[in-house]
Amino acid sequence: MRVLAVEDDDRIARDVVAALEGAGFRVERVADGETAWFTGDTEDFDLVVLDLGLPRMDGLSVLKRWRASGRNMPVLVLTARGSWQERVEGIEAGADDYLPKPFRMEELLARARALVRRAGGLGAAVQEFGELVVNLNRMSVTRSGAPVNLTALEWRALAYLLVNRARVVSPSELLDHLYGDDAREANALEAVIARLRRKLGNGVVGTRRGFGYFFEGTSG
Amino acid sequence: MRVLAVEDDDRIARDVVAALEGAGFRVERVADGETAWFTGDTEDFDLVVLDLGLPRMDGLSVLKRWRASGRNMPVLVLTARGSWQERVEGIEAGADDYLPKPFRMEELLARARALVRRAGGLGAAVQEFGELVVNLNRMSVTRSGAPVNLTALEWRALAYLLVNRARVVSPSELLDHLYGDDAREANALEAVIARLRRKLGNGVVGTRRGFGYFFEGTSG
DNA sequence: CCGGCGCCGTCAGCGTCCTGTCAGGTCGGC
DNA sequence: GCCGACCTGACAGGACGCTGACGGCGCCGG
Repeated sequence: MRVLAVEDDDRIARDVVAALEGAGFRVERVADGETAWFTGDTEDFDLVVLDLGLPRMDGLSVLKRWRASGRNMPVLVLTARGSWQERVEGIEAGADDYLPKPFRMEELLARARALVRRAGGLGAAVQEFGELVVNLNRMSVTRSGAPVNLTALEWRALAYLLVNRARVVSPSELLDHLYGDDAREANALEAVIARLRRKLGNGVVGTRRGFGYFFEGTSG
Repeated sequence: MRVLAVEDDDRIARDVVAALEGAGFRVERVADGETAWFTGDTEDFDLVVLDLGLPRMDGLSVLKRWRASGRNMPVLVLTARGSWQERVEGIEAGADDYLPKPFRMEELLARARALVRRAGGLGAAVQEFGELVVNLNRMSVTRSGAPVNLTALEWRALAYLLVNRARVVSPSELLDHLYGDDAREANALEAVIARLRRKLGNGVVGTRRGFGYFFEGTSG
């Protein structure tokens, strides 16, 4: 699940990116309208979080251009302007949802998940898989009722597999999600997976030899 | 559900009161800043609808005073359209939402309901967690019956974690909330948390290493 | 105007937990 | 049965977060 976060304020952007990544999304952040337009036009995203007040090109113009060229990914609009007219404009420009600042992070996450789910993805905040219960907001996991203590890295790996549970995730992709630019060897990932499996039991994280890892809902 | 409507223009006030009452709220209306401040400070409301241009005391000053003395009811600010600076000031002063004039009554009602739901969904003003009792209106905490003396900063941190107890709050988000634009180092926050914990005991403020802090209802 | 007090940010030190690496071991495919 | 892909237990360096001490600052009373 890839998200494009368009936000010029560094501080807000940092929090938004952290929240989305913590929820298992892969996040790309850009800070100005032109870059946003180009990035959204040339790459595929499952969701765009779009601020309206942007340098170099207004957010609404970016959105209109995307829609004009046929890009139809769900777009969640953030704006400092709360006026009724702005909202109508936003909706007419093709926004799927609208979140006035200031907002609570959990609200952003809830709406992001709702949009992605509506678009065919998956992801309520609390999900059950057999004896396993995963809470994406609290970043907590219980197994047969007992809390499972996951480290930050383990959690991010699990959440990523969970959000992308429809497919097999390659090791390089997971490495990229977990470590970003400063790379690690493949074995680092294997170690993380091993620790995850020990804590979660079998039947949760599967391996497709030669391809990567995947989340198996059918725990046993 | 009690609403305090602060508005000096009689015509607008009449419409606002009518709309809110029609929506099932019990409405108290005052027309000047001083009365507003006193009323909001001495009585409990589930929501305040606050106009900024007021006689006898400016709306922003009223809001700041309430927040300074720990009143945490949701406040919906009304103001003249397009005043960008006012908006920023309002948010910094502690407004929960913002509605520029002129507005539609439906818009006012929608936002009013959203604010009340957001605040009310999290429970009453007085909440118990084990031996801990937190009163959000009086901004007081007791532990096994004994009052706990929290400083303003400690209280704000606790209240924020409490209100957001459904999720893990990142340090940067908490820093933002506590200090706004004039930033502090991460350690400042750690110190606040440490002092909070010493006063509240264990099992109240939890840490999720690598992610942030959270409120644990399960005290022990 | 002065002294005391409470608040709180900073610093340095410390313990704990995390995690990448290594050295094997195991499994699966051919 | 061979080879490579993957798993795993142990370990050590280091990141992260906690804490006690200190001192500056503002507020208040005298």
